[in-house]
Amino acid sequence: MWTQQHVLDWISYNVERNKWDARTIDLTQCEMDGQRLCQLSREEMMTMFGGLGDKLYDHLCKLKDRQATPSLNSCDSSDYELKFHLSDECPSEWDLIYDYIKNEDNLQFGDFDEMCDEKTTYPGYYSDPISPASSESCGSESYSSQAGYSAGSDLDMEVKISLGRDNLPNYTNSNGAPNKRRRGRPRKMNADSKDILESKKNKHSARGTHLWEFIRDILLHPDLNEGLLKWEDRSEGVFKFLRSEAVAQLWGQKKKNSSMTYEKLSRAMRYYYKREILERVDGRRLVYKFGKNSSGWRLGDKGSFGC
DNA sequence: GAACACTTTCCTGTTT
DNA sequence: TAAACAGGAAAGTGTT
Repeated sequence: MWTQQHVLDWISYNVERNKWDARTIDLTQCEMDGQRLCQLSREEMMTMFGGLGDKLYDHLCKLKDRQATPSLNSCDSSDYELKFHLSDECPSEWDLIYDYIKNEDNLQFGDFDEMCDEKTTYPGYYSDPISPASSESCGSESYSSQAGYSAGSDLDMEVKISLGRDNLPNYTNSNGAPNKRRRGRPRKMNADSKDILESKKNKHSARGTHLWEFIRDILLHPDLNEGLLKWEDRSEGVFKFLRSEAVAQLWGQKKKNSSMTYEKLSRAMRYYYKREILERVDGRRLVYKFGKNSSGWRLGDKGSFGC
């Protein structure tokens, strides 16, 4: 289920990790998805990536082996296991998986189950929250043990969040009468409900995930962009929201915030003007432009790959 | 624990 | 009139 970008990022990680000279790699060889990656033999990888291919293959084997069931320990026989876990159990957790894989020291793959458990409070942002099929997107009809998961996802998140909100303190004045709601962001949950989630946070919390990057990534990945946003002028970085509320919900899913709206998202976008991450596009509704402090959206930009 | 960055939430007023 | 824009104010959250 890895996209080309996922594979690129993984290769990039290995380039950095092995202090490999990225200039020796032919980028066109990197253009493959996860399925193709998993089909490559050691020899093929070495042909494609030279000495790094050996390391890439070892690392991939490591990932596969740690994922495999005890009865499937060999690299070759665990091919199915890798595909299975990534495609059926955690289709929407790519950012978590990424962080996890990149932080190789954390690669205790028993934790993969825990990672997947987080789905109950963290529906993925790669699924379409609007699509009727999205609630089933994680399911696999041939996998019986996924029933517990499919019963969770969005529904569980709603329950937990509403519990937290029901327990919010009521603001009252000295007479005990309810005050007008306080300005600013209210507390999301009280201590108790926070404790419930505490154990699931921190370790896999999203790092460096900013709104403008989220928007950029949707624009750059047509497979994720189901009519949500479109480029108005790619070379200038001008883009338009086509389904503003859907994008906001997707952002909300990523931030585990089911109450995200376009109004709030757009406020965050407006803060980017000052930092010149975005530029104003006057007179055009739902149209924004990437500014000089944004990156990774320009044609020819290879993002973090650096080669 | 403080400082900070980056949102998130609410609000009022304006523009399209 | 509704939707979107603009920006102030204040608070939440994660990182350093």
